[in-house]
Amino acid sequence: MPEFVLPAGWTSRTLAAVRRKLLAWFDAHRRDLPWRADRDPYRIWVSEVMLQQTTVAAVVPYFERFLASFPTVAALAAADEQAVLRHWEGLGYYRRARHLHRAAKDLAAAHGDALPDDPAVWAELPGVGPYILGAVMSQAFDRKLPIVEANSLRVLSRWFGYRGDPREGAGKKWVWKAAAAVLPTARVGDFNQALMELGALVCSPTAPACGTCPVAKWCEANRLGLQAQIPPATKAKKTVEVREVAVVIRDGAKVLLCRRGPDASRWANMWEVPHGEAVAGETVEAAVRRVARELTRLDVTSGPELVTIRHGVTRFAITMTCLEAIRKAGTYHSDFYAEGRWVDPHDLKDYPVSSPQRRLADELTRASRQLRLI
DNA sequence: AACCCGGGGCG
DNA sequence: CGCCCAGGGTT
Repeated sequence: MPEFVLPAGWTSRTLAAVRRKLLAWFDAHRRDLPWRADRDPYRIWVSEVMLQQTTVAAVVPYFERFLASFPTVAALAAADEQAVLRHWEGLGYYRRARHLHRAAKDLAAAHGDALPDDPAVWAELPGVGPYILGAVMSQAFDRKLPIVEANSLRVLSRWFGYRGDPREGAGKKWVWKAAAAVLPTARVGDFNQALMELGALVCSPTAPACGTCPVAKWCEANRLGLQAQIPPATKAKKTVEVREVAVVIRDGAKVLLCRRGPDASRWANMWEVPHGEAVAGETVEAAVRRVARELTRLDVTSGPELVTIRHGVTRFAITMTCLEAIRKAGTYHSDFYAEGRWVDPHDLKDYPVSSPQRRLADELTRASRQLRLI
């Protein structure tokens, strides 16, 4: 695939005209979003992290709450990590929050509350890749750095009629070159946001509104009628089935949670096992029974809760047999492991989790109450 | 290059 | 139910 070159017939004046057109459209149609109120690099940074793989509508309330609790980078740096993670519950991709917190500590220690106008500093921060670097630098400091994300990728490849896959290999290079080539020398941040805003509001993945697009008359995909083919559809991801088991029997000690790989017969890993090392090759059921027996000194013969997880979608097939076994022991109760922490079933009622998890939580809570375990 | 991470919205 | 979303890190 060729490197980025302007289409035949384009001059620097054409490019300048298109830039003006897009910026004017942005001025008229930009959404009023909370992180667009000013050019505070901290607010912009937080918004960009939240917006990773997450829709604008989903982010807005989280952004408001987060900024109310952690209004400055110093406030975030001083916060407890569990407090930060609680503000993230329901957003997903929790590593983003940990990286953000860690990076805030680094920045606050080195620069206080005055975030540096220095790409080299930002590029070293955990969780800051090429996109967030360009986004923060251009929006907060008007530095001339490009951004490429799902929207601008679609806009640019349609605009210039790129026929390869701009997400991989040579296509990735091409789209970053294109994003850099179209940048104006002023209002860089606005221009980057205009590309994304156009992708979000007009140049949508399916059925783009080319009739109202401010740059349609310079768009190769529009001219050739190839909007549906550019960019090419993403390859379907293989569905991997994983079986997980979560059990804890608390008597001062916690036992837990292993995960089986696709072969569904062996332990893939153990996440936290203060008690109950799994023997290699031991089945889930056998190990949990053995550990439960050791802790309760009762003969626990029934199996554990089984949790089936498919890619991206979580489905549960639950048996409450282990809970019943615990009830027989009389003095124990169960906990549930969710989003990286141990959660008491009682607290799961208000825990922000997806609906399948919610059903599991409700079931556990109900069962626990009936069994007077709490 | 392939894979992992999460949850919601939408057709 | 399957695809998509203001990506980055790890292997």
